[in-house]
Amino acid sequence: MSATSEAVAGPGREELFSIGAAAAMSGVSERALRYYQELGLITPCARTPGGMRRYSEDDLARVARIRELQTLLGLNLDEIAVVLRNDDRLAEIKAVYHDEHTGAEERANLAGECLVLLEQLHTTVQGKRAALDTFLADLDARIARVRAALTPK
Amino acid sequence: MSATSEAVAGPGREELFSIGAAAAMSGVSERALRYYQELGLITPCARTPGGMRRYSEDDLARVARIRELQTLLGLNLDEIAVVLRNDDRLAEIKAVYHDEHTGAEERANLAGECLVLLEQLHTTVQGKRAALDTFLADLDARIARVRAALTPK
DNA sequence: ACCGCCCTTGACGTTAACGTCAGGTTCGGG
DNA sequence: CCCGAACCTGACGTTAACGTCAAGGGCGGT
Repeated sequence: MSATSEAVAGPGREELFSIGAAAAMSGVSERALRYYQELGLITPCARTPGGMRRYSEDDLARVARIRELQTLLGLNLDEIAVVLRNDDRLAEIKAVYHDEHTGAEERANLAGECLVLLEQLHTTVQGKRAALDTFLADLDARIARVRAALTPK
Repeated sequence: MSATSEAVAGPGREELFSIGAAAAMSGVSERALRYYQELGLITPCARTPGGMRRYSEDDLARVARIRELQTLLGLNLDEIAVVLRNDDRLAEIKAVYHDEHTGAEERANLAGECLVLLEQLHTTVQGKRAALDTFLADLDARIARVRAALTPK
């Protein structure tokens, strides 16, 4: 009756990828994926009985996150590890927060912790953005001057 | 009559710095300064008769530029070399442009070349800024949601 | 059952951007 | 003139982030 060999209930039909596919999709090398794992940045959500890595969509998103933090913020992998740990903590908080038997007071505490973590990251990014804006403004000014020189009248 | 040992005419009293002073002022190591020179990124504006490097304010500004391109844009030193060559070309153009006997047509050409160089850099920076803005917007959204959860009524 | 391809771990190699050390030289204050 | 601090030029070491290669093991199609 089922097109797949799986018979588990629910609409969550999660497709898993080999390391080769994951590397191709995320745009990093297989070696990089294994290296990230060595550093504890990602762990493939599963392994085949034979021991081969299987990556989920969430895993791929995490890899994308790593690349983003690398290229956009210029963080090294150790710093990225910290950010990812915060991400994980945030997800954990989210789960507990929405749990039935979580008191109102505890919810406030959890949300407060979230704010700390998020605003911490926000601050560093904000700083980077400000510096970049200054840089860009200077560049714009120079361009404007040259433009003015080109069309004086 | 002069407070300094120099008697050259003009208001341009340029102070020069040893590599130790230059390193301290620019916040990079002496080794880095020598390394940048190996790669042709900077050349101290002068040497003492004995062969010791002397850095001018302009040299320091160039070092600051290097650091900015490194930390802000994440460029490697080879890419920075390209940007610096463009900077030099722009300065050269500026000099020729303001020269007495430079024709109007040639001035237009020079200004045109400036625009190409500047806008090229502008594009890459703009892209970076856009990506960073997206990142920051997502972060802001998350923060806003948590804030809303904290003060529902 | 077999074959070819993809995957595994382990180990060593590579590149960029410096750090560090050795052995000699220069500078400036007394 | 002398001395200690700072500087010079090699040359080799270091770290991060992978690349690459070797020797085996799993996996899917026939």
